[in-house]
Amino acid sequence: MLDTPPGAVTRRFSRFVPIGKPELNLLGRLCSSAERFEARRTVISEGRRCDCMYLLVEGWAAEFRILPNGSRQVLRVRLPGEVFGLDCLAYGTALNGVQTLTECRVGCLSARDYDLLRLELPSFERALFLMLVFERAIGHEWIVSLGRRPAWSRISHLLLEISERCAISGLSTDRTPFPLTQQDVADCTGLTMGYVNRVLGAMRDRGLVLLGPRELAVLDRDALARFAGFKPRYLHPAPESLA
Amino acid sequence: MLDTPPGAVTRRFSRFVPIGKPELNLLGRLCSSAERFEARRTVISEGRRCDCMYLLVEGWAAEFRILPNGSRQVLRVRLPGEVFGLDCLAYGTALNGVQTLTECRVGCLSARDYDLLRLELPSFERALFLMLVFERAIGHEWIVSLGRRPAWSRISHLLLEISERCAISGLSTDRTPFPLTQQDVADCTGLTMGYVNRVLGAMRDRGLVLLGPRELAVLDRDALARFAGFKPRYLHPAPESLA
DNA sequence: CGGTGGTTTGAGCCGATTCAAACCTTGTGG
DNA sequence: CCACAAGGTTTGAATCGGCTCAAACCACCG
Repeated sequence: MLDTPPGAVTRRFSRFVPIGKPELNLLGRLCSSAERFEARRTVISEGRRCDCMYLLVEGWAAEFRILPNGSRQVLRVRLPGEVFGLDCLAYGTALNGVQTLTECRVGCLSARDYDLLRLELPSFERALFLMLVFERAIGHEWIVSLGRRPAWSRISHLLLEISERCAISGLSTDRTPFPLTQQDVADCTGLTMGYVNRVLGAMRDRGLVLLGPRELAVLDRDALARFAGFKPRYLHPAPESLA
Repeated sequence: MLDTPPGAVTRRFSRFVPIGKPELNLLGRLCSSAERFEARRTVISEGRRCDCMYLLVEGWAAEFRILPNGSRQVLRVRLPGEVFGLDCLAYGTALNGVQTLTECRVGCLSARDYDLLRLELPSFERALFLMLVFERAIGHEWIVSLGRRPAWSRISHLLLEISERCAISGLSTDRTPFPLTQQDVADCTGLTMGYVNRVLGAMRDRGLVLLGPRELAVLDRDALARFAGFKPRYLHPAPESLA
């Protein structure tokens, strides 16, 4: 009944706080109670009452918002080991939807339990706090992309970010698993699927990237980074700052 | 040497954690050591080494990024009582610049002191944590605006957000102080100053808003909210969720 | 009175959108 | 093994929202 948490989960948390017995226990509990979702299923639907936070034990997911006119904006892509739905705890209702991109396993922690936990195991909230700070930097980069970068740069930047984050969390580097469809990429970058397709095509022709089915190959990382103004620093904490 | 902190500061923190003697002391200390800045001065410059976090005791500020081509993207507008530069603690260097919009008073807390403090007074980090969660919701709204809303909606949304936040933090409702220039609005919304001007002109002609010098009057809040798809819920926590 | 910082306006242009249709692939069932 | 969905990708032509750049304008301040 009590698994050891999968590598992705412990790896992620241990980037932020030291992981001892009690932390391992907690993560194990969260993981062993995880529910399974198929790909492209709704985990949280926007606006619904909800008072849990969630741990993505395995698989990829996307947080997004749907506008009245039907268009969709992805807010962030979630990789294994990440946490989501913190806003549910704070608002009591989900401000944005969450959808699986691949098959997933998702653990959940009720507001009640969370409140007990954070007193008993402060390092848990500390980890979440630091995650928030780092994820905010990613959010900033998205804002910059959406506000001030042309289509080419937006797309390059997204691909590089995801590829780098995969590398960090232990998934392979040059051939990254990539469950996003071109429509998803469009919804991340604030573009149209049609246009994304054209740009992606042009990038392929120039030997920059190759976006195969469920797989991404970054062929010329430097050129791409130049287009995008991509500097991976924001994905890497200064080790000394995490006391 | 030890002031009582100004209303804006305590009001803001007390939205998130109960404020007792020790908290009041801390905030007072932060405020009394505050440095004064004139309007339109750089407080933090992007990329510079930095290991403090800051408290905006008084005045307005903006966080932003500058791109290689010289264009600027504002990441968020800061009101009195808010905290910034948390990323400096985590990265050891500033990922984005911060600039005053009005005359300001800014208190600062070194990484050293912060680390001592958070063990001694956990409610402080708890408050920051909750602030992060709520500010993230604002960030999401910006992403949605930049990615999927047309110019009219972006501008309406920004104005309503700021007006509402002012109301919350105790500044008046229908005539909001508004130190942003049209260039600033453009840099928030990912548009051009010229275009912002046109839209603002059209809005004025239709009796929706009036953007005077350093002052904003929202004349037809409902119509504006309809354009923007503005739902202020995201600015208001569910009270029961903040135990 | 001239400066300075901010606003307004115009004409031409371009990046990205729209919408629809065709085209692949991959898995499913007959 | 073929046929047919179903989901995703590719393509085209017409259109438009928002950009560019430059110049004029305005109000406040010293």
